[in-house]
Amino acid sequence: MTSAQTTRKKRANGVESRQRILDAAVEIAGERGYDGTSIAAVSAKCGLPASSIYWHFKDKDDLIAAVIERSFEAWLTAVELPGEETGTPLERVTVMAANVAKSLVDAPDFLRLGLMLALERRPTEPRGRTVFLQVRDITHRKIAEVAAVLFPDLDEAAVDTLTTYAIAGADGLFVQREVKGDAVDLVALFELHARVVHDAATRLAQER
Amino acid sequence: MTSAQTTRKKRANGVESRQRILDAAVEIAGERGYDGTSIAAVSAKCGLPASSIYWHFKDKDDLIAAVIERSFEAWLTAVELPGEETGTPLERVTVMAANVAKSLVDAPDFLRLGLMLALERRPTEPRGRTVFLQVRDITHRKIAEVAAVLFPDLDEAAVDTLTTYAIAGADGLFVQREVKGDAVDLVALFELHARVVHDAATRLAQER
Amino acid sequence: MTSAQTTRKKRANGVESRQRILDAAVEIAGERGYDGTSIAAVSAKCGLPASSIYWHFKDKDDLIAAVIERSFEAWLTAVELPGEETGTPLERVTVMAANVAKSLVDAPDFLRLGLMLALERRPTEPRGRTVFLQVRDITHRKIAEVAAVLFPDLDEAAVDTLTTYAIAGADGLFVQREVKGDAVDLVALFELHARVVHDAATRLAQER
Amino acid sequence: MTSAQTTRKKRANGVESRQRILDAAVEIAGERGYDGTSIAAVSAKCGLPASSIYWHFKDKDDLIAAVIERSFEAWLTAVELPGEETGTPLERVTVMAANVAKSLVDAPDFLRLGLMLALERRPTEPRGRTVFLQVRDITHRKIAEVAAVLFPDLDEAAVDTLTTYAIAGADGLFVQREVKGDAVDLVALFELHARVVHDAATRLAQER
DNA sequence: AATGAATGAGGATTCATTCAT
DNA sequence: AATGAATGAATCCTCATTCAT
Repeated sequence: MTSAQTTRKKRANGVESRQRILDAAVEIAGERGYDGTSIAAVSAKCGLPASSIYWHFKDKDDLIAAVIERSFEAWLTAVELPGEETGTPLERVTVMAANVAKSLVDAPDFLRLGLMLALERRPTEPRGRTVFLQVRDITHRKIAEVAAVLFPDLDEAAVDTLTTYAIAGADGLFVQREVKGDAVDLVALFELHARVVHDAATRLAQER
Repeated sequence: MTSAQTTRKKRANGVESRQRILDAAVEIAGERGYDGTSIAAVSAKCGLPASSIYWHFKDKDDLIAAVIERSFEAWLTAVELPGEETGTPLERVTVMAANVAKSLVDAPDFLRLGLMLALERRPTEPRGRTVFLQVRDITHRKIAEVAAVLFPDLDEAAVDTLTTYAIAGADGLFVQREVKGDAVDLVALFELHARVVHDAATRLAQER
Repeated sequence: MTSAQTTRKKRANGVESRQRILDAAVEIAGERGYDGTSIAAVSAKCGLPASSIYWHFKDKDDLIAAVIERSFEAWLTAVELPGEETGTPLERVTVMAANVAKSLVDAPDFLRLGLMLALERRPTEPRGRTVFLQVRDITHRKIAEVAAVLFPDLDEAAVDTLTTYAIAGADGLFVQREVKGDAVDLVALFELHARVVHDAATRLAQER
Repeated sequence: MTSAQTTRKKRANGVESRQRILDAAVEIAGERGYDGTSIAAVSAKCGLPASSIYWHFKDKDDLIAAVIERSFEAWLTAVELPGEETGTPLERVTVMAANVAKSLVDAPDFLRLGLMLALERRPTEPRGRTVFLQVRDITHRKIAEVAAVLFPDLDEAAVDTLTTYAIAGADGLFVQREVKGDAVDLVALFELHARVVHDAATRLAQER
């Protein structure tokens, strides 16, 4: 009973509150975008008063940015990219694609919100958008590195084009699945995408 | 040209007012999405008071839906799909892709707004979203018809998969261009997409 | 065919339009009161555009006043007050009460709207309220005249008090019926009211 | 009385603010009814911004309902119904009537607003109306209990009829006073009403 | 670490009314 | 006799944010 304060759950637990807020915010922002996410709605969903949200986050912009950051990390975890692979390039590309497909089915909030933010064009850009584009750029570079290893005959420009195309396909297929729901077999489509990108890489290498 | 026409001005011209409102609305909604589009902003941009907008459109939902309808038609016109084609399937696919790419560069509002609406998941779906998904479905079917002609060896399911993949690539590449701006050569990437889709069709045909 | 314009129903028939507007307005105003009655709602219910309402009526105030006038006349007709009656005072009072009760069940709009207007206390009094209070005052006087005949022993002040009380009872019973619906047998209650008022008159006469 | 109390002022005093809002709202709603009561007017009268009103009340409906609740309680207090009575039934009925009359002169807002709400017939009934009808029903039952004691010869139906008639008279006389102002001696009329109701009770008892 | 209360700006929409035709 | 279009003021209500406690 001496350490009552410590034991007495619920009172003053900053970390947990922050998580509750973020949990509510991902859900809402992932469904309605930046403008559609009101602090009041987040407050209602997480049970904490609006003013408490402002204790944890500077402003709405800050909250959404944190949402993007956290959901990106959650997504990264879900992708479970295996260290160094073995096998033919096609095999490796296919495995990677399957992993990504699965991660997008399991944790779609990150990309859904990210794409909504990315498409918007407002005078003062939300920090969440900047963050999304940054992690996306990093992802682009990582993929390009792998591509450069898998297809050593491609020059830098070709690798970049290929990466851009690969990501575009992923985004587009994700949208299809978001729109059409479970009717779309995202894993199968990503497998097709992998094969097709692989062939394109091979062709581009030969053309050079 | 009579003095009457000169004198009235400003009083009662329903059709033109409707156009002015829609012009303003596409621009704003195409940049900021559903929630980001305020009636006040549309009013400011088109010069008519907010209450006049409500004479022409039942509510915001109705306005956005009309925006989608009109911008879809504008985009359709911009695609200028050529009547009877000649040439190999690859050539034909490539020409079509180039046309679409150009139309998306020239009239990006339709797809940008459409994708924003499509990604949202709100309890009461905006009618604009429904409309977008409908015209998109129609587009899907039209493309599938052409694909069935170009690649007669494909069964219905394969044609559908191919079409889905083709549209996904278009969406994804469009997003890339929206995000990275003129640095992305959309026409070139669509040319690559055309070839990739063509090869995918060929392989899908062989697998059967 | 020469008198085509005259025969060709529907085009330009001022009287009928006016009636249509009033029909719609009684219904709405009788249900929602002055503030609750919007020109748009009346327009929607009668099928004529709002601007047409302003062709027939100067403004909303004018419309509501006209509603009161017309519904008062309709009510007057419904009361079918018989010329000169025979019978004992009690019999005559009872018959009159029954007639009023029936008329209020059949045409409640007049009194419902009238009472709503009467209870309101706004800085600039609606003309409809003035009109209602006027016709009510006239009614009061007419009843007082009859009362003076039926109960000749009452002095003027007593007749006035009795009339006030009689009307108050009518209003109050009407409210009860409006609130509780058909569960309230208005005719029976008015019969009780008649008898009770009759006895009160008798007593007042004796006290003098 | 500490300096703290002096210094804060204005910041955070929920209970008092709520009262101020209600004070303003009774006054306005009691004069203009539901539709005639604008949040802006209440805000102007109580000094708090409109948005603050929404911190204390969910919406206008909620505010008006609270107004009814509070003004009913205020009225109940004003009636000062005396505990144990002595005297003949007539004496007791007369005393009660006088009390009610005085309370209605002193605190007319409750009944004025209540009757306005009661007379309205809108598709979605305001909660305030429901509340008014409820407290009114409770009042009805309380009066019926007293009536059953005062006039033990009456059966249940007769007591109900008598109560309905008593309340109707009160309502109607109140309307008369509202319409004609101080010219109407409400206390005197309620005295008459008391005698009339008493006699009616006697007659109803004999008829059985 | 948290929150009850407050607030000005802005949200969508409806209002009564006008006017050129 | 009637109406399509327009309009400024007002409607209810939500917004993001602040601040004293």
